[in-house]
Amino acid sequence: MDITTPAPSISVRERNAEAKNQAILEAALTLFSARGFHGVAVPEVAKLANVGAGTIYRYFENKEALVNGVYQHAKTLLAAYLFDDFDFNQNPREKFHSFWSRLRQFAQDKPTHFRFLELQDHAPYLDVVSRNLEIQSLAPILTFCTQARAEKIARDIPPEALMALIWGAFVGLIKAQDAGYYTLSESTFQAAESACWDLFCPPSA
Amino acid sequence: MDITTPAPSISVRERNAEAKNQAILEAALTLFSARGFHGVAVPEVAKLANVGAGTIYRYFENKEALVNGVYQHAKTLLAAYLFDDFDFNQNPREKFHSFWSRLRQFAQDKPTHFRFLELQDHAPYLDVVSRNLEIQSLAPILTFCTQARAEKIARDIPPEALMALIWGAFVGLIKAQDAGYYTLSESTFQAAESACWDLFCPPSA
Amino acid sequence: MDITTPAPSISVRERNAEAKNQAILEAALTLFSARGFHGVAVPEVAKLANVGAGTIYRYFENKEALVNGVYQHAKTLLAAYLFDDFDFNQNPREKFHSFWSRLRQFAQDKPTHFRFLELQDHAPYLDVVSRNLEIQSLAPILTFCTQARAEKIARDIPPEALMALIWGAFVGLIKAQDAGYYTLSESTFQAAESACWDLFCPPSA
Amino acid sequence: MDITTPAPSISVRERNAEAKNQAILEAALTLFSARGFHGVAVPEVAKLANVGAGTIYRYFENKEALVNGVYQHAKTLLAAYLFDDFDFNQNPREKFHSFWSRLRQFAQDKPTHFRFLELQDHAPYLDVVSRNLEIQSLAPILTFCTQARAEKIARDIPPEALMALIWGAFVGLIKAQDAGYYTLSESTFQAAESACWDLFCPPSA
DNA sequence: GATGAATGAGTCTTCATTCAT
DNA sequence: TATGAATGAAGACTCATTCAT
Repeated sequence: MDITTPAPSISVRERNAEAKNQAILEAALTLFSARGFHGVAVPEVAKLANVGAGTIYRYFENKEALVNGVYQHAKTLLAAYLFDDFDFNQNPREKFHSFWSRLRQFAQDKPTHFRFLELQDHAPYLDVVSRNLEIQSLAPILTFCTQARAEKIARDIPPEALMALIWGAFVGLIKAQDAGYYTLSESTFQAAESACWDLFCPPSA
Repeated sequence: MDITTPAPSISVRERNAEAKNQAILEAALTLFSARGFHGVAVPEVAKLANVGAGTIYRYFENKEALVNGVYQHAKTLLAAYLFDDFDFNQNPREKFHSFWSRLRQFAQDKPTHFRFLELQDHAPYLDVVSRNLEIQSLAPILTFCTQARAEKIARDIPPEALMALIWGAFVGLIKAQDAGYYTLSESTFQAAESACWDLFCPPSA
Repeated sequence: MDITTPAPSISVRERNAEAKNQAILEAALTLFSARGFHGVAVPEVAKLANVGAGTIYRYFENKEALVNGVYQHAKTLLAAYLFDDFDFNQNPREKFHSFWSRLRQFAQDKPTHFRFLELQDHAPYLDVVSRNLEIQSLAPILTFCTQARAEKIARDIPPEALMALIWGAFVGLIKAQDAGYYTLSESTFQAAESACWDLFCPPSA
Repeated sequence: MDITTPAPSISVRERNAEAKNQAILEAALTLFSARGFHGVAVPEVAKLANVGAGTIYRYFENKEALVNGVYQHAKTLLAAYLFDDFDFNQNPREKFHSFWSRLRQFAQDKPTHFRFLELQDHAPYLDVVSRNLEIQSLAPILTFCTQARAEKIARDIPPEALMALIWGAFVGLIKAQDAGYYTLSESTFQAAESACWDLFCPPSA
């Protein structure tokens, strides 16, 4: 007990707890993304997170709360990648480019998060918080589609459908790479962006 | 075993067996598509198929073999929808239309099959047969993309990526509808096809 | 497969199931009566009943349902001991003697049942069926007390209290023997009956 | 550890420790009496006692030691209620009245203690100290019964049985009230005492 | 061949106990 | 000395699979 060293402050404990919480979320994300909610046993998560099985239940009420924690964590990170410091003064094509680049950055930096968010059938266990997050995180994109359509830039398709097509195309691109069909090059990514832009707005425009 | 009753002929037995096999596959498809592989108990499948739990194991070695059976069944049906009597003498745009319409027909007629094929994270349990089937069933589309690119009709993107983008866009469209974001109208479907065609080939072409 | 032997009929299966049900109830009664509801693990019951742990859950929905099953079983048996072929035409003293003898017979024949019914604090897990059974099985005694009081034979105490005193005295007698303080002789039992009769009705009567 | 503050004197420390010990015993009593030994978690006791979970293990070696502590505490308090300043120069009927009144006072003042002592199935975890205490605390009553019998006042029944009957009758009275069958009035209590006295000694006496 | 009762390994979750702070 | 976070063994319960009928 060095007198000059202050007793372990609350914040140290909190930092420890936070680190453990992160480790658990990380481990859960890794396993859930690979095998789905029902395919993963809680003790497996504990082992990968280097904690005891019981410890998980100090941080999450049960397995469902854990998967919702992972979901919210991943979705929030995705939203940060997509929208932090987004310049809304760009023209539509520039905005589209920003969106595409940011989404790509997320898929590249955080492939596990991306896989988790896209691969699972979350519906049966998502709670209200998660569901609201899902809706909120799509709202800006939907707004963009709606505006672009009103301005006669985007195609005359319901904006939800337009968003679904582009989002789906991007997901298809990443999944096919994941499945090992090819490796995405920089130029392919750019060409894909261009192709999706043409999907977004009529070619004659 | 009443001696006066002639033993059922082999073909009758076989027909019975075939019917039971179908019932099991059907039930498994329904449940797996709704809750995923790990979310479904084998006895549940038996109950829905109106057979004993043990009976399933006369037709499938274990749960993994069952899900592979379902996968192969669904994938084969999809291939039939896509390629049976396909007229390869159409021009690219017509072929694209055929493909789009047939895929749509499948998603409409067999939503459960579609959902099963797209929704799950199959990788961890698919066997070699299933994986080969996956590749085979995509081959004609890949060929189409490759040819169209060689003919300078399609965009200059790796055909795998092109295919992935369009397939992904279609899946996105259907999933978003499933998720309740909107209901697809006939005109939206047509507009989506047109949009995806523009994704497929450069707008200036 | 002896042709003269009929195929195992449903009733054979049912008899098997019934035997297993009984074995489980018996084992559960033994363990619960010794260590209480929370002191017994379900697999322990299974082991003592010579069945697999999972089998218990084919017969009882969960541990609570099991303990309720045991309770209802024991309470029904007690009621049978007390009231089957009871001659309601006896005079009060004779009725009292019948009651005392029958209760004693039950405690002697089925010490585990008696111990289970008296030793536990059942309240937190008893279901409606069990609670109704409890009330029903006490009703005839309560009626007897009420009538005897109306006829000025019994003491002028609320019949519920009278019943509680006598039932409690009997339970005390048995418990003390269980605890090893002494061994009840025939004559002691008779003297105790006589003493409780004097508790029941005023000595001067 | 501020040097200017004098270290708490030993007696203060001891008083603190004693208070904590009491708080733990109190909390344990409350919870055990309500849900039984196996139905209570040690951290729950800690929470109710406003101490850390680990603290309990500084005062009691383990959960069994804790429940024995509670038992000894409750039993000692009961003995104090029954025998402190007891006037052994009263005649038997007066002694009986004293005993009955004191027991009632205990059940009324300390219903939780009473419930704990009577409700549980203690046998499996009580240690030697507890068991000896049980015997010791009953000794004076047993002596009283033995003497009264020798003096031909009490019934000619083994004193252990006599004691068991009366104790059991009292317990029955209290338990039935606890169970909600009725509310004990003052006059009922007196009548019950009178009835138990008649149980104790022959009516003709 | 078909059945479904039975099984026990494996799941989620709790809790008595420890130990770093 | 007191704490309460951490642990992992143990408990309630499920389910893939087997096997007697």
